[in-house]
Amino acid sequence: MKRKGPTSANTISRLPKYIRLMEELEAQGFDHISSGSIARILGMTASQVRQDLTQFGSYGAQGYGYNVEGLKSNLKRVMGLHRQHNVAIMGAGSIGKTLLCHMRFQENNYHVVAAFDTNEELIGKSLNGTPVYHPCQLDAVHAITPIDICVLSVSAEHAKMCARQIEKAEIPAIWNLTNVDLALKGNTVIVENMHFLDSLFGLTYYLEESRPGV
Amino acid sequence: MKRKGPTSANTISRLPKYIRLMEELEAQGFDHISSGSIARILGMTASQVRQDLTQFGSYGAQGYGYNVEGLKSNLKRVMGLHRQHNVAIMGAGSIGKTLLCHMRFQENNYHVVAAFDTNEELIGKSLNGTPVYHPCQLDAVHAITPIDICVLSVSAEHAKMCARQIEKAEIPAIWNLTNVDLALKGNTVIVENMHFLDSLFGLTYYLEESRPGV
DNA sequence: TAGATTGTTAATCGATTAACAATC
DNA sequence: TAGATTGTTAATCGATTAACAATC
Repeated sequence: MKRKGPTSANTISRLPKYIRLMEELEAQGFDHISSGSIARILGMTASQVRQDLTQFGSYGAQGYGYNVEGLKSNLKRVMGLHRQHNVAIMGAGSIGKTLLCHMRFQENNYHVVAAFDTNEELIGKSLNGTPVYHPCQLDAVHAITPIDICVLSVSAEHAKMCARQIEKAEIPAIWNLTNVDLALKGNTVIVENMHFLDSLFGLTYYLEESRPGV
Repeated sequence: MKRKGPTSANTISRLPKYIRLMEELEAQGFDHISSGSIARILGMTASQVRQDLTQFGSYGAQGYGYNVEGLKSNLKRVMGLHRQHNVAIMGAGSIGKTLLCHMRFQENNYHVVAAFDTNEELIGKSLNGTPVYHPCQLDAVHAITPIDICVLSVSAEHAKMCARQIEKAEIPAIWNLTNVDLALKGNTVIVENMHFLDSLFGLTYYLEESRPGV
């Protein structure tokens, strides 16, 4: 898995789409596919597909294309998905609970080790098999079962405070589902934002742009 | 609101961040801010901020900066957020219900006019004030209250089928929350994807990349 | 006025696309 | 072998950054 210098964020953001396509093709019984076909299905150019894939080594064969199963597992390895990651959910309200029950963490190789919430009715119980603790137990839980990724699904008003707490606990990564820019000072913790409103606003922009009158 | 040619997708994707910052600054009582300060807070360059903002006209004043309230409302207008949009939710399961109850559509100028689900127990009732219909009522509802955006929050297996139905009903935009690439043939409908797994995979990549041993 | 900061033009940087020899 | 398709280099395109005159 030789790398050719740092890989651009654009390329990284496309890897999940390749992986998803390979899984679909695999389910449909295909065993190989060309860069041209990948490009056509995903709406990109064959050049771009090959440029992306060769960042991590040579996965294809001239005259044949890419092995579907091989490409899938190679890309999963590149993204670190072959390794199981421990996940904790900070905020077991509506969004947190929904994720916990429906995101199929387990089958994607994530292990949900704990949820944290201030709701007294939840603490000490278990949600979908995951124990719920008070946030003050974060360090204690992390000491026993190291948390790799903390899902931040608390209300907007608590987001920054909780993020600081996660940073202080030295949990390495935050998956931020609140509509808040966390702006953490130290760049020790890796943050990925899923801003629902940003996405909806983007859609609204393109919708308005397409209006005949405007 | 003179435009200078087509605006890049990169610029568009940054507009919600400017809007959010302006709302925060407004709440904190600031009435103006320079491109340099915006850049520092959002982690970009002053040049980029000015390049982005001048795409839509001149919102700033030399020696002073940008008026917080003015910039916010101008950018909202650019994104079409000054206009109310009718939203329907396709799939009132866990994710759909959570969105319906917690996304604060109303205060962001979206009006949720209907939800659709095949669950007999929900049909005919109302969820958080929104009536629930069977999906076969989509055309009928759309005929009476034109739907601008359909939120797709059904299970992965039903995603493509529902998307086709939405397209057939001539609803102009789909906000796709399923982990499925819809790949609609006709490019009449505008699709914005919110792929939870893509985002989580991206985070996992950067987490793995940061591991000392790798 | 002097200092600050914009809007804009030019320079740089990076990402995408095109082309093609290598080769399965 | 002939056809197909990769990996890679070069060309193009677009986005970001730098610089600075205009001006509040």
